[in-house]
Amino acid sequence: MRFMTSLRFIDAVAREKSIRKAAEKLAITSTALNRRILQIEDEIGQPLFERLASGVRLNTAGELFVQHIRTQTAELARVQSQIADLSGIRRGHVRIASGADTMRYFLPETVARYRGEHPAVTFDLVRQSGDAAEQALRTLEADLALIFEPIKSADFQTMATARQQLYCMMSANHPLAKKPMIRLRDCVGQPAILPRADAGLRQLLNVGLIRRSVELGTVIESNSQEFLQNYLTHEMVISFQIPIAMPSDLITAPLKTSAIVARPVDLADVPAGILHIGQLKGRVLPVAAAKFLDSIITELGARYGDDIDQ
Amino acid sequence: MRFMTSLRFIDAVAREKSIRKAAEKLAITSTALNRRILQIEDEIGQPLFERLASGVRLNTAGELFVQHIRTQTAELARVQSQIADLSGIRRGHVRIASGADTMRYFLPETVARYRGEHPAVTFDLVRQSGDAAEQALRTLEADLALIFEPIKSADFQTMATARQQLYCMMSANHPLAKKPMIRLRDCVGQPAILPRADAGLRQLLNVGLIRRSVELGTVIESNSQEFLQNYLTHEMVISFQIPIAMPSDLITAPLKTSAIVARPVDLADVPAGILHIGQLKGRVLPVAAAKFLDSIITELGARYGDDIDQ
DNA sequence: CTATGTGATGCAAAAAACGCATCACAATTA
DNA sequence: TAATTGTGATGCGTTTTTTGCATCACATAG
Repeated sequence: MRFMTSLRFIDAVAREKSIRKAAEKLAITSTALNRRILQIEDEIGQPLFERLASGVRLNTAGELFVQHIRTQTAELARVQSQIADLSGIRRGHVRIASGADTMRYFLPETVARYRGEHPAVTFDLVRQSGDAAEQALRTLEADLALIFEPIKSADFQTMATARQQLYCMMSANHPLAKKPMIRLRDCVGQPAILPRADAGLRQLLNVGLIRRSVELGTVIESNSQEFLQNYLTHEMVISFQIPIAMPSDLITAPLKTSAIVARPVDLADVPAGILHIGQLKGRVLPVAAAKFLDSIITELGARYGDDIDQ
Repeated sequence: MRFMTSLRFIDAVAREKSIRKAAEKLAITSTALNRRILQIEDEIGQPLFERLASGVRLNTAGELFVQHIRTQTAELARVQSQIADLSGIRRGHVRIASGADTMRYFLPETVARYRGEHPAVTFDLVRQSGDAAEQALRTLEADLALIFEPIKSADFQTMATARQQLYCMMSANHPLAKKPMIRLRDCVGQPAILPRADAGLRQLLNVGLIRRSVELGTVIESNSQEFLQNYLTHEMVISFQIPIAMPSDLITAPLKTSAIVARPVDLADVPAGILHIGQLKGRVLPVAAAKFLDSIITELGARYGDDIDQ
């Protein structure tokens, strides 16, 4: 969209906090970019940026204006999506910010099914922390966010939630694997590999451990779920996971021969965590994003039934 | 705002339903305008206008896009107003659509007081029918509307109302002028000059007349309030008016020597009409407009006290 | 059929945007 | 303290975009 160029440029400068850096990203010279900004400031009647030795920074007027730019950009995308929908085939671009939990199996499967029906819809899937995901909604860099505990921003509008019981994971020949249900006291002193402290799952688990005065033998911490899961086959340790981050058949078909098993942790020890699916409060989503949100909710309903709230 | 040019042009073409006519209004050639439209349509990926022999007409996509343009334009005005407010002096432009009732005394006085405090705020005051005023809100050509009965659109958000009792107006030496309160039966057969049927006041009066089976001797109909009022000094006739359309002192100081007197019509015969002050539902007004709305409500409160609802 | 209106298009002129080289200033580094 | 590095601003020639004129193709009304 040609007429958005100047606005896009200003947004880029605001994000980079530097005209030259933004110019590089935008593949133009800094002079051209500088002049566009000066021109807009001239039209507005007052500067939008403070000039510092280290670059630029938005002033109050700039904050207001950039906010306007971002909402208008999102609005334009929504209208374009709506217009494209008129021609029968759905087009558009859906940007999702989410933690790692859903990136493993849930989102690949759900996105694939949706794209099977609407091949003209494209996706951005950004794995990031819950805080960063909320921030992405605010700056309109993302349309939807899937966040597993906790929600901090008042701007987050929860559209659906899924209760996720904690599961203990281990090698199939681990002693605990014989139990159908795990109590925390069973785990006392067990060597464990856990996600790092910023993960919602870790926080949920910690509360239970403190309450029951249980200490694990935490041998490894990692923010890579890939590592956590694959390590289970190499050493006799336990780990924890929520259903949405596990292969679909690990729980539904637990008898199947598999090197790794998942056993639910008693809800009396660790309450179910909540996965929040939501958007920026008050925003009207583009058609493609709104329909994909429906898709997510449908899929969650099919998987977890009564544990879903809307 | 340079970056709005193409959008402004499209809006103009949509309103004029003709590229050449719009080009004339915009003071450019039709070829330049035509090219801008083709370019935007190309960027959108599909046409926004149907080409007819008599001009152009928006198609469905165009309707969506033009709606977007109008809200974006209004939003930009709001942000600009907000930015200007940062510098201390309030700037901005307030566009008001209203019936003739308030254009006579109420709005001149209220606008003058507001401009006394904020000289940098400019105004557009468009006198039009209630329907047209509601339409002006919808197309975002107006920020505020003052409409005296009835409200038809669901998009109209009433921000305040003022109950307005009907008054009978006549020359000071008219026989009815001796009564402090007028009953409709007093008016049977009286020669009367009335506003035309599309005025809210006329509709209100008609309901009362039918209910009481009273017929007036309607000798003149006019949509000019100026005419209606000034004619009273030339012929022994009665007319009707609501307080807001009368000079402030006509009711508050009725003993003052004046060629024309106003006497209230019994509420049992004709219920008070409602003056609605409102905006487009869901819209966030520019600072200047929002504050002027406060001004209106304050002024109504000072004049009519308990007859005001917010 | 003619006359008048419409939007579309080729081409040259005008206007705007761009990129290079450079300046002025501030912060950091040697 | 002096040199270096990084920042945004600006003059000037070049390139790209936009504009206006003339004209076409088409539809409608007289």
